[in-house]
Amino acid sequence: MLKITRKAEYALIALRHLNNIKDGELATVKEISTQYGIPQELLAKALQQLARAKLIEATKGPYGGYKLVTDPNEINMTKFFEILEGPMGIMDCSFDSGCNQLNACNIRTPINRINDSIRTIFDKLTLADITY
Amino acid sequence: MLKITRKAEYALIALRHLNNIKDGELATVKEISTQYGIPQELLAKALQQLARAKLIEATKGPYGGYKLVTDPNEINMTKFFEILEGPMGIMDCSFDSGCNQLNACNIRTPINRINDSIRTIFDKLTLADITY
DNA sequence: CTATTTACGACTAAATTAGTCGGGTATATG
DNA sequence: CATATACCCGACTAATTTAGTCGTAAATAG
Repeated sequence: MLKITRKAEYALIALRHLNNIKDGELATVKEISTQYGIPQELLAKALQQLARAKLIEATKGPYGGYKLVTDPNEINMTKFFEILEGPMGIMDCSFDSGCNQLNACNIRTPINRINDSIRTIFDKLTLADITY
Repeated sequence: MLKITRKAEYALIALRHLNNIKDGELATVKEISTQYGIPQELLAKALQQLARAKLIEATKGPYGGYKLVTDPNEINMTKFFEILEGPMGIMDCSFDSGCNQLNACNIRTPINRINDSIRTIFDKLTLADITY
């Protein structure tokens, strides 16, 4: 349990990398994937998602690449994971999720409390903490 | 992310059920699976794991079933999840796990800090909290 | 124009989880 | 002892999710 996907893992590695390069410099997917031994296409996808979410910014063409455009203190892990992996929580009890338990289920309330406390941790944890 | 397996979910429901029945009474897999709409065989497996781990106790034969034999305050969620789902942590960076990142990886330390804080939550959270 | 780099959807492969099945052991009861 | 009930357990299949690949497009520097 609690595993994060490789995509998120790769994205974290890349974000940390972007946070450590010099101001004004860009890093390409190729560079990052080579340096850390990450499948290029998969990393590319993750960075595209982060770019769409405006955490990083892309420059196309030769000498292009990505740079971080958001203060690492502003990016918390809840946001980060939700960009890459969708809604967070150990269980999704909503009607939409098609849970046919809902009525019979005797653990919904406690589960929601667990979800809340995990979310609280991730809310407080910023990229800056991970990147320091 | 942070999803728990259905097996763990079913086990939690069952544990809560066992915690709420009268002292000295037993509940069978069949009863529980029927009451909550859970696949019987799957629930059976989960309860067998919990029995092996001595959280609950089985009585075979007619009028048999399961009962809780551990104080709900003594069962924390770390233990519970590790019985059912193996080691917990958002990532396993150990050599054994065959991570071929290890050297290049720039996020190992922060990841381990995250793991620790999640583990801390689950350590403190007992079945009694969920079952109250 | 060409090489480089991001964007993106569709696809396949691998791994994990969910659920099923068959056969076994223990036990209460008549 | 026979039978019905209930747990035990490993092996299997099916479904779902995650990982990774591929092809094509669009922007841009030189």
